[in-house]
Amino acid sequence: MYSYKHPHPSVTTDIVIFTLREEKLNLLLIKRAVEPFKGQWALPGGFVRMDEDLDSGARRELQEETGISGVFLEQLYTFGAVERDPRERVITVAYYALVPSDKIVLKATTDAVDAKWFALDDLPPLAFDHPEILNMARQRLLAKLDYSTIAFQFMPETFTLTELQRVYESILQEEMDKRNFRKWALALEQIEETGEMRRKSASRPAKLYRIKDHTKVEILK
Amino acid sequence: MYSYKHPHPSVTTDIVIFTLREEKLNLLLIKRAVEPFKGQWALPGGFVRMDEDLDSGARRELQEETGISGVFLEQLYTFGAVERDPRERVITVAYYALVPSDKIVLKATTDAVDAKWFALDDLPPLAFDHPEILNMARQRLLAKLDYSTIAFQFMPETFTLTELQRVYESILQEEMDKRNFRKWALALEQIEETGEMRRKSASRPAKLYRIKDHTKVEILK
DNA sequence: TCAAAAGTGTTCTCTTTACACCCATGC
DNA sequence: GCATGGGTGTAAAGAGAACACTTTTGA
Repeated sequence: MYSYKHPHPSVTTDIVIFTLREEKLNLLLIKRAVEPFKGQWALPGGFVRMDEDLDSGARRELQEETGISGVFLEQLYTFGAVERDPRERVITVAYYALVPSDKIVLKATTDAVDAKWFALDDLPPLAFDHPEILNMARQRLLAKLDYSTIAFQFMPETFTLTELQRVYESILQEEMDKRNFRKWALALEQIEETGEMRRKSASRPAKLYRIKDHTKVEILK
Repeated sequence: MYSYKHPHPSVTTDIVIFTLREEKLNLLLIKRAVEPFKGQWALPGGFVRMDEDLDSGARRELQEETGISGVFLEQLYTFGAVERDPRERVITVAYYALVPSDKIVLKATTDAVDAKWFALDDLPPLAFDHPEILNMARQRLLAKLDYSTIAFQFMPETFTLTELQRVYESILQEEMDKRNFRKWALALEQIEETGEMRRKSASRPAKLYRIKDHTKVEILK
């Protein structure tokens, strides 16, 4: 038992994990095994341990519940409404993560948690205040598309310029001009040719590119 | 006594309070009365109560320690490094506030806390990881100047366009073109003439403006 | 030789920046 | 009447948007 003179809240991290599947934004959810909201879908997350930083806690939860590691992860916002958890006072530091399409296979974990990708336009009801958290994460992602290279975090090791364009188009839900897009993407100087080509079906092969520094999200202008 | 099966961290809010005094960005600091860092200056803040939201807690701290209320206050970031407080695990949800120049008089509080404004370029050493928190707050403020009307929060009830320009110039530390600035400020449609004039010294009187909706910080473009 | 996707520049429009003189007042 | 800060428009430059045809390959 741990005793304190004053009451303490619990602190958790919850993670909004985005990826792109079939040109649609997807979200990773976990089916809750216990009350409250038992059987409902929720954002992955868990308690922050006393010996780990917030970022480390979020990364650990991500790893434990999904097997995913080494991806873009950033603090989103901290949610602490008094009644957000019906059991006790729980303050959650929300994070969001972007998973490239070559890492989306979910490793079966020891916890045998039920984890699944959902298209954002076809979500089940979410537990707790998770709709609010998700909503803020979407806004953040949309905003960052405009002034950073965050979307590159969705790309696999190598990709073509058209594939990169499809990523932007599917997140923004609008078509973009091919020439302008390519001019813009190359001018960033964040990607480079691999020298390889992608041969697909009966058409002209496309140059493959890679991101120069996958860990860096550049802030533009 | 409050007992838990697992250890719980303490959760606090700390507030970076900015204002402008004599055309310089200022920061409100509190002299610590107890160990650790006794006698050193620190950001105002305190424990989150179990029956209040995070925002409410931050507002309450602001009110209690400085007498200031009704100002712009926004969550900044949550800091939770394991060793950030030498006593115990303390996770702090940092906020930042912007105080208009007609509200900067600090009310003597019952706590008789020692609170003082410091110019940002002449700060004393800060306790804990408060330099890091301050640094992030400065960056946020600078960034928001560019894409929002956040700087209007520094303005008193009524002000002239030149006064508004001086606010931008002193935060950005660069001179701006008078005609372009006025064109820009009026095009926002966030301010309106009061009909009054400011007569100051021996020169042409200036039109006074007020902010149409002081609670709203507009995101630009 | 046809279908399918890759690749490539120029013009126009709009936004942003640069710049200088007259006006109203108090002393 | 002069010193002080208030007030105003236009032109040039730069950034962003619109737009169509040729190339390479597999079948």
